[in-house]
Amino acid sequence: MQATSAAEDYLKAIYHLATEGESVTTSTIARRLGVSAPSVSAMVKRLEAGKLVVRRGEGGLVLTAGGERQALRVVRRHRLLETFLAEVVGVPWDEVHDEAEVLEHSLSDRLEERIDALLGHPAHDPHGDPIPPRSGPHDERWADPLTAAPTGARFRIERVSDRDPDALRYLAGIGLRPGVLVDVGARAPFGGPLWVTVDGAEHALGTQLTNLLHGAVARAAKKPTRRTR
Amino acid sequence: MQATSAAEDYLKAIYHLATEGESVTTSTIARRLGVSAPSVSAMVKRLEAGKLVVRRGEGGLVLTAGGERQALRVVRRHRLLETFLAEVVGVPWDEVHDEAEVLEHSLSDRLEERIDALLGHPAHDPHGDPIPPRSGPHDERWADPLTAAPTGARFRIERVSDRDPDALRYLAGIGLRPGVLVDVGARAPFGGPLWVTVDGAEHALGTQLTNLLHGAVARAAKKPTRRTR
DNA sequence: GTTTGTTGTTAGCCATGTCTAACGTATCGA
DNA sequence: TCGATACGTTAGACATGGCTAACAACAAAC
Repeated sequence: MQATSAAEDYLKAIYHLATEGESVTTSTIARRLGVSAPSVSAMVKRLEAGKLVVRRGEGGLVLTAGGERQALRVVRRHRLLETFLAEVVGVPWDEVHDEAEVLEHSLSDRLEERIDALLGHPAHDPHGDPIPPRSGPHDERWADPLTAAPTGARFRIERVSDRDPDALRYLAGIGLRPGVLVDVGARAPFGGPLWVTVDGAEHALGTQLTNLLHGAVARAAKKPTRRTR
Repeated sequence: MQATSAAEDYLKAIYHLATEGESVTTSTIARRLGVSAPSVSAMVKRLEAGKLVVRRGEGGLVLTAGGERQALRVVRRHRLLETFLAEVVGVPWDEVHDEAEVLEHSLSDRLEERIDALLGHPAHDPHGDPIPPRSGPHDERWADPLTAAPTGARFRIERVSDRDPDALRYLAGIGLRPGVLVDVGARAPFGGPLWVTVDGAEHALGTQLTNLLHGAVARAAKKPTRRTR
């Protein structure tokens, strides 16, 4: 089954919900894509007919091998395009997602190949998301959320969710990008902000922002400064 | 009226037919786009409702000011993309048209601007076609066809029609690109080939090829410069 | 003058993808 | 136990954009 542009969007949404650990149901897909529940019902029926998804009792929908292959193809094109737009065209960090979102459906295999080669077969896009290979296994696992890091730890940002341009612009403004090390400070109680130190400056991040940041504890730092590689 | 992707294709086809001096009718559009006549009838009705085309007795269809504006936007994006793909991505001459054909419908204004600036606001695409400005007047006039050049003249190629990849590949192979000077030789009668000298080598071009080449006589050469035989 | 071909339109069908309205189930609180 | 809330589906509508079949009108050919 050759997926249409709309079907590709659904497959991608299902893939993302699954890898994020969310349940994959009519309503979660509808929320994610901003469409009505009956629209999802209809599309899921088409995807089932095309053997791209199946229903697993309880959990909801699961991609078949073919469905996952198609989803990964779209994800690959999306992330390659993001990388290309950022590195070659000079599109700012916070804009690449939206541009890639529309272009990903009209990128030919041939052009995808060329872009991939031009970029030197990158492994990650500008937000730190792994770029699936053209074929073969792919590991989409997310690193730990920043919120899981203990106070006093030094945390290395690995991925920054690319969905909210305004948030991305703000995070880039204070230097929070993949690869950056931050010191995790105090956490205000009852959903209050988390204090972090980036580049020597302290910032209070609300939950809306901390949820976007994933990475790993680099060292359970006790001492405040001293930069190591 | 915000044109859909399909409507953009029709507007572009109408624009091209008109500027090429062809009649703009249901059947010529259908032939150009490879769709059935009733499909054209239906789309023309929608375009008329959207005030993008009007019927002129006899000649057929004519773009309104708004229709031409939209057609030029698509043509601009197409030619900018061709230039971008060729110069920045390294896509071969004969492939850029097909790639641009699909991407042109999903290029945002913002990205179009960036690409235009990155390229230094080019005036022509790789085939020599003029890139319409974002707004303001645009001159699409085609130069004279090579077939109009007298025997013995030196002819400067300005535009090479980009529609046939195989022909383009062949022409590129023998050095026939925009900006190149050719010496027009003998013309075989009854639709026979036209002999031209490019880069010191003589080639016989069939009408299928000569129709793709447009330019201007650079000098009405009388003496067969040592290159010609 | 009749036939034949070109041209354009209608009529009718289909697939895709969206929507709202309405209707079942379940589940959870009060 | 009853009602509110969430979830999913069906029914029915609409826009878009394609198709074939059939027909009307006209011009050129015989």
